[in-house]
Amino acid sequence: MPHRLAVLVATPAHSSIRGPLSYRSELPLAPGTLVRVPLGRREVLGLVWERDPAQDADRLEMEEKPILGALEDIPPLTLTWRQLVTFAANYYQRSVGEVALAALPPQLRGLSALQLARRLRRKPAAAPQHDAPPDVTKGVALTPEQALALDGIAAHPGPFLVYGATGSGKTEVYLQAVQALLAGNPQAQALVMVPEINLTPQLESRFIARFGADAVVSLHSGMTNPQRLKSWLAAHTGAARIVLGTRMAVFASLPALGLIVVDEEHDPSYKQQEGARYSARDLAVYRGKLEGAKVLLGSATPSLESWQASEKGRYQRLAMPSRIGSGQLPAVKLVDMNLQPPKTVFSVQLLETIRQRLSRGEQSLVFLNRRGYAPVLACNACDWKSECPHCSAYRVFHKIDRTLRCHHCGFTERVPRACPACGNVDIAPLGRGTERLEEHLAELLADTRNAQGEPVRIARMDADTTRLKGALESQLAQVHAGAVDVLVGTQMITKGHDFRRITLVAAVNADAALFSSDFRAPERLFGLLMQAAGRAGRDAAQAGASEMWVQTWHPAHPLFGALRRHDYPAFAAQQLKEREEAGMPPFSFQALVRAEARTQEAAQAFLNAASAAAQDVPAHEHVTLYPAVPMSVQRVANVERAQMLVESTSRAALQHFLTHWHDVLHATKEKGLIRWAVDVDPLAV
DNA sequence: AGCACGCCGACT
DNA sequence: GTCGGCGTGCTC
Repeated sequence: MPHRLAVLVATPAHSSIRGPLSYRSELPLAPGTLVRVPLGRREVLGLVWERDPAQDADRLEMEEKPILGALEDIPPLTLTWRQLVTFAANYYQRSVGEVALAALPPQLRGLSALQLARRLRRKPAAAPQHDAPPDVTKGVALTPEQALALDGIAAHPGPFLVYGATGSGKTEVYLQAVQALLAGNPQAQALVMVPEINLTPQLESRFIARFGADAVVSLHSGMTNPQRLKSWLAAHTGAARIVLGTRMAVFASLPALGLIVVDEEHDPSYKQQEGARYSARDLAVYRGKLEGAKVLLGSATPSLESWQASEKGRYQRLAMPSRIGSGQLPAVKLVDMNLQPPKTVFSVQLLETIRQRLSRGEQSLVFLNRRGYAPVLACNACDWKSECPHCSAYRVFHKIDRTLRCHHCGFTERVPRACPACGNVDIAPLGRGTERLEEHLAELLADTRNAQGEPVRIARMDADTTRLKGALESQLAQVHAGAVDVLVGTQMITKGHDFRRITLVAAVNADAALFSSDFRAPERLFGLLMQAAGRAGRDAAQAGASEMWVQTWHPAHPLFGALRRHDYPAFAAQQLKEREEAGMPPFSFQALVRAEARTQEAAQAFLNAASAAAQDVPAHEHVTLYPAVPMSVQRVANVERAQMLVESTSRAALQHFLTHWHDVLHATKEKGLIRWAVDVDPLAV
C-alpha cells in the first residue's frame, strides 16, 4: 500500500514553495532518509521530513509523484539534526528545504543511488600508515589555569566561555576536553570550529598528532566536492570522531556529538553573509542544548554578547589570564599624532624603534587595520576619481596588473593613461594601501642597515600577495626563517600565526573605528589590537623587550586606556554600559530587511509598504520599525539597494513578529523589485 | 535555483 | 523567414 511522505527539496527563499512537498512511496521511509524525487522536469535530491503529512487543502486534486529511489546506504539524518535545521530555518527566516539541503555536501545532489552505492562500497583506500603514531595516552603537563578550566568543564553542564589570553594555551584545553570525551565514550564525537580556512591546517596537524589521522576530518569550503563528501560521510557514519571546520561545519551530521568547540568565538566570520544568514556560534550553543553536548566558546576578547552571558551566569566563564612560559604581554605605547608634523605616516619615535629592532636582529610587524581600505585613483587636475560605472563605489587601484577593479561587482579595466574626464596625465593613487605603506617605509629605511649590515628586508602580506595557492604558507615560512626584517600587512597578519622573533607590533592607523557609525567597530578594534599585541614576544626570552605601538589622534580614548592595561573586562564593562544606555545589542535584538530593485525608489517603496502593513501583524507593538534607508553601498552591479532596521527588546517578540510578517513581505509587490531578504542578528547595521 | 514558455532583433 | 535575447512563472 502506498505511503505519502513530506519531502524537503532545495527551494530558494523566493520560490512560492514554503514547506515540504508530498510524494508517494511504496515503502514507509523513515524521516531523515535521503531520496531522489522528480521536481518539474528535473530529478533532485530530497530529504524525507515526515511520514504521512496532513494533506494540503488546496492541493487535493494534484497528483502526487512517486519517489524515484532512496539512498539506502546512507543512514537517515537524526532527529536532533532535523531539529537543528528546523530551528535555524525558523530563526533566520528561510525555508527548511533551503537550510537542510544547503547543509548537505553538494556532491550528494548530483549522485544517483547507484553511483553512491559504488562510492560507499569502495574500500577506504588502504589506510596510509602515518609517520608518527598518535600519542593519545601521552599526558601533556598542564598549567594550573588549564587544569582548573578542564575541571570546570568536567563539573558543569556549560555552555562555557573559555576566556584565555593569547598564548594561554586554549588549544591544549580543547585537545584535552576532546580527549576526555573520547576516552569516556567509545562512540562520542566532537566538533571543533575555527573562523577561517587559513586556520584549519595548523589545528588539523595538532589534532592528528594527538588523535591520529583516521579520527579527524575537516569540513570547509576550501575543499573539493569529493573531499567534502568523504569527510561528511565519515562523520555521518561515526567513523570520524572529530570534525574540524569553519562555520558550515555546525550543520555536520554527527550522530554521537558530545562536545562542540568554537575557537575565537568573537570572530565575525562565524556569521554567514549570504543565503541563510546564520550565526554558527549561536547555532553551536543551541545545538549543544539539543544534543546534550558541552559547548566551549573560546576567545581572548569575547564578543560582548558572550561576555554579557558569562556575566549573567548563562555561560560558565573559565578564565586563563596567564601566558605560558611566563612571556608577558607587550607594553603598549601610544603615539599622539597631534604632535607630529602634518601628513606623517610613520612617527619619528616609531621609526626609531623599528631601527632599534633592526640593529638587534629582531623582527617588526606593521599593520594597517582599516578594514577594506584600498587606494582609489584620482586626477590631480580635476575632481575625477575611479568610480565604478555600475556601483556607487570607487574602483581600487591594483598595482600588480595595473588595473582598476571594483570590489563589489568585479568590473575591471586597465588603468587609463590619462584622466578620462579632463585628459590630464597626472593621475595617482589617493590614500595608502599596504602597498604604498610598504613603499613609503622602504624609502624611510633606505639608509638603514639590519644587524647583518645588509639593506632592510621588507615584506608585504595582504589579500593581493597571498591570493595564489601556497603563497600564504611560503610567505609565513620566509618570516619564520628570518628572511624578513619588517613585515607590512593588513589585519590578516595578526591572526593565529606564531611569530617567535617579532618583538615589535605597530598599528599605524587605528582611529577609523573609534568614531565609526557601526556600533561594533570599537569592539572589533579592541579585539584586533589585543590579538596583534599577542603576536609580539611569544618567545619568553624576548618578551620583556616586546612592544605594541599604536599611532592615534585620540590617545585619551578609554579604549586605549584599557588596551594599555590589557584589561578586556574593563573595556567590556565600559562598552556594555554604553550599549545599555543606547538600547543596543545585547540589550536589544535586531533584524534587517534588505531590498534590491531597479531603482532606489522601488526598493524603498517595497520596504515602506511592508512597514505599513506591519500594523496588522501580531507582536508589532513590541517591535520598532525604522524608516527605509539606502544601504551604505547603495548600488551594486546596477542594482539599487535599501534596508530597514527592525528592533525589539525581546528576542521572542522579534521572532514572533518576523514569522508572521514574512507572509506580508511575500505578498508585497513592487514594480521593479528584484529580491529581498531578512538578516536576523545582523553584524553591521 | 533550474527550466520552461513567451514575445522582439540580426543572420544561415 | 528562423535563432536567440532574458523577462515572468512554476515546481508535490
